[in-house]
Amino acid sequence: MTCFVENEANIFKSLSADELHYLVDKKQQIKYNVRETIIKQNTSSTFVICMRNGLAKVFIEGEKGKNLIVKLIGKGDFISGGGLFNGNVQHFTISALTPVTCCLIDSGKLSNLFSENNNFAIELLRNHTKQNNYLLSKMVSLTQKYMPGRVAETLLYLKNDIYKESKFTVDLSRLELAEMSNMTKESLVRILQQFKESHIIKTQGSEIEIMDEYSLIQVSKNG
Amino acid sequence: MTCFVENEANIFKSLSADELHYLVDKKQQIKYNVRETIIKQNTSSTFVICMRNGLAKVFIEGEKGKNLIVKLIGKGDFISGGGLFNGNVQHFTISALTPVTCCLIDSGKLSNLFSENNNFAIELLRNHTKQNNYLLSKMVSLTQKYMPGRVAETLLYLKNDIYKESKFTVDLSRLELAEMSNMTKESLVRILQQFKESHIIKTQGSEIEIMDEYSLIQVSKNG
DNA sequence: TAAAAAAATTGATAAATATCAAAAAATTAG
DNA sequence: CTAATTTTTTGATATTTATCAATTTTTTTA
Repeated sequence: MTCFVENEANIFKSLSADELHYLVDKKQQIKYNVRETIIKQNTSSTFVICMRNGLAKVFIEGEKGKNLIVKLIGKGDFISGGGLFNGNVQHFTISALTPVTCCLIDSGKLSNLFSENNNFAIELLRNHTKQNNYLLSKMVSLTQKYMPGRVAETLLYLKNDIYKESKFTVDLSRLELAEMSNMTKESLVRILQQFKESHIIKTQGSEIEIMDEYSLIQVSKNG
Repeated sequence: MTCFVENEANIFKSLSADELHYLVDKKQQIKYNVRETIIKQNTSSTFVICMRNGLAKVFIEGEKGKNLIVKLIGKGDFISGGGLFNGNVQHFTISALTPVTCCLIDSGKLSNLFSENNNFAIELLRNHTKQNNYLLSKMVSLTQKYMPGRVAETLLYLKNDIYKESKFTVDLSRLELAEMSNMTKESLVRILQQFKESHIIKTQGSEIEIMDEYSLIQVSKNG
């Protein structure tokens, strides 16, 4: 089942081949172009998403057109839009940063598997618990850290969780990086500039290289 | 089973009397005094909590001694400390604002019920989904609203979700109200003062009365 | 109940961050 | 490939919010 990556974090690892088949109808593997919306906040839908390929941003559309990017999702990530077993209304928007292929899984099918496969329910709960903990720590850093600390965190997140290289080409604009770090694009640019002057990073357009990760970690712990 | 309130939000509503009995050993109903810690962040424990009586604060202990109160929990509320099916490490601290009685339920027992009771797993997931959505909206208001909007939100939360009266005696200090609203205690006091001058609220010590709820809602929507 | 400690309030000032405007650079469209 | 549009960057300034210090009020303790 090509949609499902083999890794420990994958919630589908507890399912048998038959059960996976039941979940995913091949025809529901959908492609999205860059900037297309995959899930739209405040609309109703009954599917959950498993990313097969590409990168997407998960964000909340706040008031006054201000977005808050909560996290990025890529290959193998599973996400429900906040409506799972809870009225089907999506609580955030997901849109493609690169071309995306993903599976849309009907959420009703999930619960049908619970009785035959106890572990699957546990995996789903674990997934939600992790998401919860992630949101808590994100909330703390967005509210208790100064701007340089938040930008450092964003850069480390991109390096460690998304691109897994010290040098990477971001698929996000400066505005989007700002929306991840809870500040204006102007402030983000100025802080990147500071980091460059301190030789912590190098940038050239959308290419970012982390030169001095140790310092970046220190800054992210809030200097 | 006295611990479980009859209300729609209760995750235990799907359990039979026998199943409830299995979950809760009467001897595990514990009492806590004001200011006592019920769950401590970063420690390991395998129980989840169902509140029987009293009021407690759920908060994250950030860096530099700065706390962020995420929410309050009272009668009938169920909460796991962020370690559920996820390593048992607690991701936040819960402490009593008033004398508290609660049940400590061993988390291992939860999963044992999944196979016999499909709906119970769904209820747990719904609970987590809701918590998730709550955190998302809290995150947005903490980051995108000015201080008066955040204080207005805190006051409305206390009125609508906790005390259910327009006039109430808060069990939180001014510092704790500030920790709920992500600001310093001085700022909180000043904003309460502004609200008093605009005749939106009246206060006398820890007694707060909401006089003009409409205005408060307007402010919370960010003026 | 008086003294001590803690919490709440007020004022003055400093620091962090946003806004607005303009210029430079990069992308996109024709 | 060039003009038009969008994005990024820089600078000057305004706003929001925190900090520090002092005072008043409330609560706790002996």
